Amino acid sequence: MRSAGDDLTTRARIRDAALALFGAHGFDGTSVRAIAARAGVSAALVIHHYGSKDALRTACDTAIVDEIMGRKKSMLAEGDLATTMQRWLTDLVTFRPSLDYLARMIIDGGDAGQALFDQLVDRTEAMISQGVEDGVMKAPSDLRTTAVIVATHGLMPLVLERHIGRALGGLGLSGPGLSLDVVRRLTLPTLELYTHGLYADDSALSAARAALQERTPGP
Amino acid sequence: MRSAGDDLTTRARIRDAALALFGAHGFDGTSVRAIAARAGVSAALVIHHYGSKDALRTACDTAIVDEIMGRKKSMLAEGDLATTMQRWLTDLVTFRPSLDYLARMIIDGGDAGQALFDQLVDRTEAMISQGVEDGVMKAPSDLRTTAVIVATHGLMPLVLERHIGRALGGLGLSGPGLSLDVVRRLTLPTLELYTHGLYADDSALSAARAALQERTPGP
DNA sequence: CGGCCGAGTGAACGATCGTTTAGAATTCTG
DNA sequence: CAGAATTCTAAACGATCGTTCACTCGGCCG
Repeated sequence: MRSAGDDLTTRARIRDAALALFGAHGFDGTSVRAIAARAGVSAALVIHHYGSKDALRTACDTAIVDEIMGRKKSMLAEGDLATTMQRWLTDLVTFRPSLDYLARMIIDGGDAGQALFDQLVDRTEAMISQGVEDGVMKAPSDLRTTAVIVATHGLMPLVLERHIGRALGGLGLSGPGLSLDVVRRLTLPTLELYTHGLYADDSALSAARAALQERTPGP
Repeated sequence: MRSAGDDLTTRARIRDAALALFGAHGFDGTSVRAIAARAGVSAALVIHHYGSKDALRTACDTAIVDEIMGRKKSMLAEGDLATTMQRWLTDLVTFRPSLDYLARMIIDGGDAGQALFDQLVDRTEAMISQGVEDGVMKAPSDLRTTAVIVATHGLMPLVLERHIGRALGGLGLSGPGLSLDVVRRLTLPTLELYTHGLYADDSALSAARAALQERTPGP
């Protein structure tokens, strides 16, 4: 008899197969039989181990969340989220299933995806707060909203990886979507944007400020 | 007998029903019978009019693209894309089906979504070029990549609308996702970011520049 | 008026879906 | 070694899927 937490078993193979297929073709686009075939077992065994297809999805969710939060190896539980993502991006071939599944989890809007997004925003907000305190960042007029914007911007390479990869032409070694070249090419312009902005002056900003104030004239 | 271009017919009602359901539950999550029920017809009639479910999806794609590109009403065909989006955002309740479908079209990565994204990037690139020429924007070090970044940033409220709406707490009148309040709240911080950036100085930027140069020391 | 064609429907078909069941094979346990 | 528990499979079940078929109904044209 194997303990519940034991991995590298048939049970774990099924979960990994489900994770890869869910990430590649979506939940509805993946059949239990396809998962079973990829794991080299029968369809009935998949149900036997996880109870239902939905429960299997939940197992994949928690597995990914555990992996991204790194609860297993280190109890740091601190802002290592960015580090984890960075590590994933440098080894795109290995972690592509995880990245694809993660993107779909966020887009599908399930409970786990919501929790993940909210945590990401919270951490981003804390990061910006710390940056302002340390003097390396400017204080935004609306911290929460700015955190949402920065967080979503960070998710974009994940969610739209295929489009970005295609638009930047880098059909790299890791198939369609992001390649290491594309990630590298994104780095400088992104930092440029976050350092100098895009507009030459603040005329657009003050125009918008004026337009919004005239709509809500205040007490 | 009705002409092929005639709308407001049963055929158009079926397409609108499909558009709404595809946008709400996805292609795989929508059955032909559900579309038929929403349109008030039989499932067989849906197939009779469009040949297959896939062909119906294609019809929805072209309908949305026609609507967003505005080919019907005006032949301007110029940078009205931003105007269209702005008009949609001010009437979220009416255009929510279109917005939902559009978001799904882009993340699903079909041919129509690819074409749409590529056009968006091209127009963004042209817009930045013009902005630089007019002196209202700074010249980016990598125009194409910056266009991709700005374009994808603009798509984020569409793709992650539910997350953004939830994170900003504005459970408005138009259901979950974006509300007019949320859109308004996003305006100023976004322009702030595009005007002043987020970092207080260019230390992060120059550090990244140095790191990238040391990896590719040149010939 | 008679023939015809498109709109529209209800029933059914074959395929596939997630899941269940019965049982064989294997492993652990007393 | 006997027995219990676990792992795993083949087969089938009921539901639902997209699609087809046979058919009716109502205008239109010669």
